[in-house]
Amino acid sequence: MADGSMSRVTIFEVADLAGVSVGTVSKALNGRGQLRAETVERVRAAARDLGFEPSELAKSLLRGRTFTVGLLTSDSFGRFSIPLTSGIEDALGAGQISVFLCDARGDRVREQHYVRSLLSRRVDGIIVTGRRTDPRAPINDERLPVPVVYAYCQSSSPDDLSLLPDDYQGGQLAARHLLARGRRRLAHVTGPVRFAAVREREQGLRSVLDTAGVELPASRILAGEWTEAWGREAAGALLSQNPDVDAIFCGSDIIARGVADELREAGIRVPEDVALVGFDNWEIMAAATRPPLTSIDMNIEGLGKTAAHRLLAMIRGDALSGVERMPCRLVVRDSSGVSTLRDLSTEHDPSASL
Amino acid sequence: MADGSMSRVTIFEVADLAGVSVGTVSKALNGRGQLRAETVERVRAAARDLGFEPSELAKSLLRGRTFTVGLLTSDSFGRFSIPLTSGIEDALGAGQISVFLCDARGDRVREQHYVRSLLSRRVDGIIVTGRRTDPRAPINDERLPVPVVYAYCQSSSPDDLSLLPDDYQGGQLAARHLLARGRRRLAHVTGPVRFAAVREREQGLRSVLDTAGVELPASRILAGEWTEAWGREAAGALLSQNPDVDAIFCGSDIIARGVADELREAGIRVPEDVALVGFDNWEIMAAATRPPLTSIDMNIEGLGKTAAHRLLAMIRGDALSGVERMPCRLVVRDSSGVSTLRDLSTEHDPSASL
DNA sequence: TTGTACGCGTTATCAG
DNA sequence: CTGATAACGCGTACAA
Repeated sequence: MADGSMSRVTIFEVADLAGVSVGTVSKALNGRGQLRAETVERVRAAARDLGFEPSELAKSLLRGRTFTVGLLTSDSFGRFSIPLTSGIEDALGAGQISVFLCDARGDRVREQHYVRSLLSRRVDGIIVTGRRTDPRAPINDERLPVPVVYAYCQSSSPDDLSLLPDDYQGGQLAARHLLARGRRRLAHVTGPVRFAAVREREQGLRSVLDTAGVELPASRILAGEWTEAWGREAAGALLSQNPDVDAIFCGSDIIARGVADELREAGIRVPEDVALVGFDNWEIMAAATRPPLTSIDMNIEGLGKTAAHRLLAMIRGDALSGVERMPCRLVVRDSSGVSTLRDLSTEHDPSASL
Repeated sequence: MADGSMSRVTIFEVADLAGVSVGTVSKALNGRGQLRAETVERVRAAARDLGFEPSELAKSLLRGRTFTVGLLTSDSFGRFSIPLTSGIEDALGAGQISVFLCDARGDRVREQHYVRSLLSRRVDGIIVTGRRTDPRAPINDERLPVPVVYAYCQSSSPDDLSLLPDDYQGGQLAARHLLARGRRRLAHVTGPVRFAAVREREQGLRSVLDTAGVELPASRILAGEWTEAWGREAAGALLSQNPDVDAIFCGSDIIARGVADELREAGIRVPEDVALVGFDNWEIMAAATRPPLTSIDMNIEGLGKTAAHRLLAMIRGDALSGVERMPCRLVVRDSSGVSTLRDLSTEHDPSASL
């Protein structure tokens, strides 16, 4: 008998049909108060027949909370936005919280517009995401009435909470893995040094090599673009200037793909002659590389989930701030060869001896 | 003097500070009624100082419209979701409409849950997106109280409105382009035939070749996976069984990438010996292919924009239904060589002579 | 020109 | 056990 033509059915109509008052309907449907079982059943039947769906709008107005949050993608949608958004939406959706999507496309004005819009919709909190980890100006000049979390981007204000992958530790993972594979003459082909991630990954790499007493001359660090073409170019340069290199850690899987292609076409075997490790663990890219690429995974979906949980904690009243780094993990495929030593790469303690 | 600590400023507090009544505040801020200029200014100043932001919740409750829509990604987030979502969000955000993001991850139960959630939030409409164009069951058993548009997916109900790329026309574009380049011995390497898109692209290709009197034996149609590995395998098979092929139209850029790699490694020159056209125009993939890949662009962002506009029309009362196909366009790069004939590929008329 | 009161849909409180 | 009523924040007729 469900009409369905309009969900504009109100609690009054349910009350009428059930022959009770609105208060009774509310109690019956929400299990509050003491009601006769027969009454509850009658109300439920009426609600079902009418296709009654309580208005979250009215509830929100009353309770002062909307159970909605804003997702402000400040820097347009990139590849990382997919797992990040998935993680956030997953963690929030399970908790019955709806997500408002806002893409500011890197425009400050648009961003401010969205912040005001979200506040006017009375969101309980805001998650800001980006596609780089470098510090950025906060979305608010003054204190906002709701908590904010920065995910995969960093607010330049230390009062804000920012969640980032641990690029330093990711670089360490790669370094330990390659050392454990018996490699000693490493090279690093990476992206533009203006990226904080580029600098931190290199530092992580270097820290492990230093501890192990393995040298890494500056001539074996090549910084360029985030492209396959750069990977090919850098690999070519390495082959001619540092032909004794036995392992290459790349700043991204895209770069690694270019490196792999160049090596293969130059007759260098991967991983026999040169072991290869990428960064990002971009499945479609890592799997298509020949041979399949060992890579560092930033677990971005997990980072999104954590961001959601942190925001919920702040909504509950917790005062969180500062930068929180989420550990990367190593995903081993064929490009880094078989183990020649015990592989310590999964240990997180930077002081772990080799 | 903006406190900013709480946006919970109501119209009453503004009225108090300005020394007027709430009705006057409303009129002053919305420009309704006849108010003394001095009063308007005083109210505006009070609102500004208090950081007053009218509650959309209260407004929505009153006016019966929320200016929100639900974006139901039924089939999880894929690569196509990025431009699609961008287009939708762009077209809607400009119209001051907020978007609720819901990812059902291909789960029917979760999808139903989200539909109910969206209705309880009183969205004005729903856009359903997917990652394949094959017909799917509608999200509703009975009539919904709000309009629904299916974007990059098709509802199996003819009463619903579905927006799809014109894969048939896309196949025609590729065929005309290759013919215009002087190629006559074409091959087609594509994805699984269970995809409607695969069948339609092939039919488009075939229709143009038939019209031109160019043969396309079944042995030159190879259907497999959406992977580079399949592209390489298929290219290898083509080289041994149909070595005289002078052009390959691929069902996706990924496949085309595999084909290009295999050809190059076999010493076949692209485009001199074999011209190559992909599908999807996935920038990062097309640009990294050697040589850069000519491809068919489905203009998914435009499709998203159109979906948003259609939904708005339906919200305004228009009754739309059926399947609407959006034209693809050709993006020429190096892999298809230079023109040898006048290039008619951009013409949309299927009956255009060669 | 400005103030008052009602209604939007729901829940909670208190009276019956 | 159930019903009436206030309250949430806003816009808008209508009254002053």
